[in-house]
Amino acid sequence: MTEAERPGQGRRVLIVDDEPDLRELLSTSLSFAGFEVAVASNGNTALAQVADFAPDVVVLDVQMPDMDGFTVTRKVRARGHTMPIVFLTARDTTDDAVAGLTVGGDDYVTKPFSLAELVARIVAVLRRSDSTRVESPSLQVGDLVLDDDAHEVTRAGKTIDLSPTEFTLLRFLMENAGRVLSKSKILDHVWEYQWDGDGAIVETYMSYLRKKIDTPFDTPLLHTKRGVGYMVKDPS
Amino acid sequence: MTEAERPGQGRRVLIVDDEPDLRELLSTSLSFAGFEVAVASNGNTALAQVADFAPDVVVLDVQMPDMDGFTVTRKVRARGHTMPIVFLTARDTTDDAVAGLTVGGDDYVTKPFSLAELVARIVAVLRRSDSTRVESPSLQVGDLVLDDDAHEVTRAGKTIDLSPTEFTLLRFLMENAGRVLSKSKILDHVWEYQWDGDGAIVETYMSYLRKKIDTPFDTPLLHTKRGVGYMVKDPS
DNA sequence: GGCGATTCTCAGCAAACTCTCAGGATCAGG
DNA sequence: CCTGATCCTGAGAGTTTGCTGAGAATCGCC
Repeated sequence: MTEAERPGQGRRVLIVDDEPDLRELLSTSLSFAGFEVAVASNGNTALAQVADFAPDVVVLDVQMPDMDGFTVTRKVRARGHTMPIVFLTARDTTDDAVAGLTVGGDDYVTKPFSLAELVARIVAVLRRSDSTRVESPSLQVGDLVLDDDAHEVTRAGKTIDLSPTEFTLLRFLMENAGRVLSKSKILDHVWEYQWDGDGAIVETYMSYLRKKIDTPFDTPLLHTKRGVGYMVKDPS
Repeated sequence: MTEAERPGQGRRVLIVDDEPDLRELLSTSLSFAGFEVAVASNGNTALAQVADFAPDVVVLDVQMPDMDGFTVTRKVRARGHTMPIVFLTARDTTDDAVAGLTVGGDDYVTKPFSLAELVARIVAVLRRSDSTRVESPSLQVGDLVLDDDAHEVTRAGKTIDLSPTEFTLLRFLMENAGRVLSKSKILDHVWEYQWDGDGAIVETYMSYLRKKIDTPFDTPLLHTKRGVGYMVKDPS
């Protein structure tokens, strides 16, 4: 397996959340992304795990019954741990509350989020926190280039404007270039978890992407495998 | 027997289903595919078997009377087991019930399915869950190459477009290259189980395949053994 | 508040796909 | 060479799948 397919290869992540279902979802998908995973269901366990497991990054739900994310963060920092933290916040969390959280290399994601987006954020804070790990932040398929840091896509040198969803979808396809992805797999990764729509939305967005990425150029990069799914593929 | 002919060689699979007939069918055909097989008819037995038998992969029916597949999955994961799971779902299952099944290394197959398709999915999740097992994902017979990831077939470097059924049929033939397969055996593996049509459909699809794979080229790879069945064979 | 961008649903259309059938070709055995 | 069995293949009906434009609802930003 290549690096792009297992973006968390060799990295340790601690998941802190009181909801069993969400913990389970994150654990499964981050494991598969190549991370070594530990979980904690409350603040005290989290503090113990930070010391024992020595994670490279923490995913922390800020709304927990016994000890909120602010308190956990303060205690973690007070003990001298400096690893980045990705906070999970409710959509209605106020801006200044979030601003107070995300100092330094930290980041946050609002619930409900898409798995592809969360993994991308985790990988991003890891890259920023570790200057020794100079890893190309851009994906490339043929003459199509996606730069994650700049959040920019170009084809044949020409900048292409994408909406947030289009960008996440394209990144997921490019991370899996040369492999067919079913509509349900795309839904599960690119759309918010527990999304209850059907695959029609994926068809619509593939149509949007094609109009921007394939139609203005000679060689199509996006391919439909009827009855199976979609794929981006290097033409050579 | 070669690796390609026994795709499950040395791997352990646990089958969890409450329907005795389906359990029997799966047990038989996965054994034949080279898997070591254990079965369970309900959730509790399944949990015990996961611990005792230590399967590399689980095939799990999501609709069971005592404990549904999601509950079984949660309990399995809660105990720290990370092996991939292939879920069996009814075709009319609402989309939100299926949502989230394809995160991580898991996959799902809708009932009724074809055995060849199920085995292919099982092999695929196993390959992706185990990065140490660097195994070629493509089958090759002469200059004919079938790439399972890209769901793509080429002959002499030229891409050949196949429908889903044509693809499954060709893969089944190529997995058994050099061996004659009877029409009824092909029906049993490539078409949905309990298919009630006769072998005429196989003749039709062999004709489709020939038109795409043999007719445009010099050397025929698909051969008819009159009164016995069909075979694909390396010309050399 | 207003306006454009974005997200999502939906329905009509086009194309692909599956399967049946029947006439014709081919083969094996006598 | 005859004959029945087997297989091949083209035509076509019925179904499924995917594409796309239109429009409603929402979001974000001035």
